[in-house]
Amino acid sequence: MATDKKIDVVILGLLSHEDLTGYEIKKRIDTTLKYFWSASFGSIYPALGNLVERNLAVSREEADSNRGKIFYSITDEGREYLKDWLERPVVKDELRYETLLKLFFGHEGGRDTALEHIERFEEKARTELKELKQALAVLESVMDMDETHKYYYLTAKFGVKSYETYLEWCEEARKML
Amino acid sequence: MATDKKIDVVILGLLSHEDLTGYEIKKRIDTTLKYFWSASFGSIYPALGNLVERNLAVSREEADSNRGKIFYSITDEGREYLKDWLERPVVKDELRYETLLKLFFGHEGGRDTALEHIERFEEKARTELKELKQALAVLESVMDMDETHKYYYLTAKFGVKSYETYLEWCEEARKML
DNA sequence: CTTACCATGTAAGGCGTTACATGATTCA
DNA sequence: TGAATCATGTAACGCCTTACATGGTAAG
Repeated sequence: MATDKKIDVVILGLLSHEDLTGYEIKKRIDTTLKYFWSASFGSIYPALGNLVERNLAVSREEADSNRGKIFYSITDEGREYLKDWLERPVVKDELRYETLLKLFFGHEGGRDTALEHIERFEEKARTELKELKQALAVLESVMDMDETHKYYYLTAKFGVKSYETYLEWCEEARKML
Repeated sequence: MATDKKIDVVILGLLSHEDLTGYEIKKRIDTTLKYFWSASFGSIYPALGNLVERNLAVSREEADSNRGKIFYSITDEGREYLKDWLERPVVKDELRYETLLKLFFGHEGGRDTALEHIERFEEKARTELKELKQALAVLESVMDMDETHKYYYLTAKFGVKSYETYLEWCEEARKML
């Protein structure tokens, strides 16, 4: 079954609808996927080499540029591999919020400290909510152009609703302390 | 300053209001903290030894039991270390949902697959919501007994609100597909 | 002309899980 | 008496991040 490394399917997923360089893949992850996934160059580049070795992707150096840009494309085999993974049940959904940890033990830290954490959390939620709402608006306008947009919309919507709830909770929490 | 390993402060946080064995710590994490944190025996036991070495905790073998039970208590130094960490700003709040990844690339997997993932996610959310609501009810009833309960309540409330939002989203998502 | 960004890659090291190893106790 | 749970611990291994190393290009 192979190692089922998440980084592989993340890359294949991105490559499934456009050719990309490692650098661009990193950017996509940092902008679009960042709300529910992350990856560093140190994992992306080795993974790309690996994907090529396994015939799940092919690489090609950009012809017209003397800049050492390497584009990757997904192969049929890669597409199949991705589809197989997509069909397999989810193994793990993980939420790891340091903020909640600090709040859970908040009594030891004191009220003011807890309030500060909540305010920082609130601020971040506000920022990311704004970003996601913009993305959502764009997606809404191009929805019928491409089936894939529907799926992007769904995940963006998840983020919007979550962050809105976070903000509600922040207010309640502030009041309670 | 030390290494700021999360496992250390999780353990110290739990020890901050009662003495526990490694096994009990694991149970606390798996029941109470599981909504926003996790840890395995393979990280807990070595961490406990380490905490004792650094004088942040002390161990004592239970006297009246021939069962090899080892209880750990937090020291004043440990309490200070915990407080220091609690006061430092949050470094990372991370959400890593495979479900969202599978949904984001959902077009490649197909509508039925996506729906299945949503249904499984929904089912899990329903279960955990039920658990958290029970915990919340208990906490509400003992709220004024102990200041710490207020903080537990806050984190539980976060979970309840989040899961409720997840369920709402699931319904919308199902309808959209 | 220098700062920021584009672009690729490697090496070291950390952190933590899984699996293994061992044994006591409780309950049906 | 056998299964489930209590209880502690180690070893191997995997995965990923951080930091390092290198250089091109665009814009002010």
